[in-house]
Amino acid sequence: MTASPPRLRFAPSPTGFLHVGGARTALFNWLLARRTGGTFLLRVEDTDKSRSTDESTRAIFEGLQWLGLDWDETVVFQGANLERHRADAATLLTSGKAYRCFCTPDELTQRRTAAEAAGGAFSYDRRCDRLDTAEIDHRVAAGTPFVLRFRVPNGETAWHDLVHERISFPNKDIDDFVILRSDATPIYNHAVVSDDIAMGITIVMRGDDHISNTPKQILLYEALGAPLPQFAHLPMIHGTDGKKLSKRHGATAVGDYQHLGILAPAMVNFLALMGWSPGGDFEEVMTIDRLVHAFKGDGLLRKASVFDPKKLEWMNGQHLAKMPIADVEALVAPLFEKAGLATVAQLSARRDWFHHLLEQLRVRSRLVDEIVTQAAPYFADAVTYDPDAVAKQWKDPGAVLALMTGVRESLESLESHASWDPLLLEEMMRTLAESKGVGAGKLLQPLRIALVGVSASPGIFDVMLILGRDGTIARVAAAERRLREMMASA
RNA sequence: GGCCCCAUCGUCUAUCGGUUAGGACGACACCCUUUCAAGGUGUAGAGACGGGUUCGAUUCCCGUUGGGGCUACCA
Repeated sequence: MTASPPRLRFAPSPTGFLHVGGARTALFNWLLARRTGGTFLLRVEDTDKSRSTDESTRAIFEGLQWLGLDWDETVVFQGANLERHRADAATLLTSGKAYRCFCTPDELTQRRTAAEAAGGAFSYDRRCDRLDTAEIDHRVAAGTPFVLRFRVPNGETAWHDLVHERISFPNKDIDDFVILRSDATPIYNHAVVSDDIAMGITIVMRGDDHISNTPKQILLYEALGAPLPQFAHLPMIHGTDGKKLSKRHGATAVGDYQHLGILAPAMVNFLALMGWSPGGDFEEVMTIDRLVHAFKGDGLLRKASVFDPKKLEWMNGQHLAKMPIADVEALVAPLFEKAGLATVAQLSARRDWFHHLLEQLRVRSRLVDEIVTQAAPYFADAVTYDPDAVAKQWKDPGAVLALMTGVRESLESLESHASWDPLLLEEMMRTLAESKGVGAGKLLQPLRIALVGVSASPGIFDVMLILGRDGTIARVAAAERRLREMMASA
């Protein structure tokens, strides 16, 4: 670690949504910055005008904001630094670290395909570096287009990676790469280094697909006389088939998961455990604060990990069950309104009731939306009877009718709403079942269908509490009518 | 093809040379029980292969195999 607080950055290119891999990279940078009291910066790498869109930039910002990954200072747009990129390239040219190359793209591809056809690997042969000064001046004066290439020195380039220990490349394997295009715009590696130097970045933490860029960037730092940052190359995240995560694997954008009903803290928790481990035995379900505390920059893994949506869902269920109920309300009330169940205002008007309902449903849900789905029966005017449930639990309409009538009469005998108590109701129903000569289950299961229409629900006495005395009695009565219809049509 | 990175249950991982190789997700079974969840308990399930080094390798070294990344006037 550096002595002074580190400066880290996340540098996405705005060519699409915020990918889970990118989100994980951003998260690790953010965690380390927050843990160490460092700075977390955001830089949008929009130098490729043809692929960058404002829409993508917005989507990335939204994704980061949703996850709660706030950045310090103002966002840097790489495209705005064009003049510095050119100036740095010019410095390299005048100091002899770079040279003009007049080879055209067509010539280059031709030579490349020729080399490949011959079974060899193409590498730039430095022919333009051998041009004499007069020739160069002549071509420049004639307006011949040229790019700037970096002259890779002999030797070896190595660094101590924070996750991989030592990594080294023989310089002979590094081409004299282009740093400035013929239209005088910078190539990635050059822009990155120029910006990272200008932004004072001290730790470059990114995906390990950048490992092979690193020696080029180190060479650039050295040529520019700038101090080297530390590098940390995080493993990739793969799909279930072991291949790099792509659209083929379904949802890959963090926004997709948001819309699927995943909670941001669960997503963060899950992502944090991909490619990092606090070590030893530890509780996997962690709050963001806890993650910040535990994330010390060590425990970074080297192996690519497979994104497991099942575990994400489990993680989400854990967070859903543990978060403050008021937070669940805030999150879910708008969804209830959208689903046409009730307005946010209506829900907050009977907050205690709503909270009780949410307590009952959240433990049975893994995704936020499942709460809404499960809540539908408690808002409908009439119960929708699920055919399968009816077929199973109301097999004998006559017998069920007798039971339901008994239930209704018992409930009606409870005059006071104050006596509408789960324990009391349970005692009453069990007594009733006994007097009817059936087991409790034989009474309660058909009753569940009467009350909510489906065979899965919270405990039946909690359901009765949620429905209230009148609501419960009305539904039992409705069930009795339905059962008579079934008998009549049978 | 060249260069680089990686390699423990199906998946995420623990292990700082000596362990019955531990935990989590998922799967299965059981318990709880009015259903569904949640929760509890348990079962199955891993060191890719071959050489070294060592009294002793999952652990250190080399090779093989496999997977991945890069190899642009993309980022």
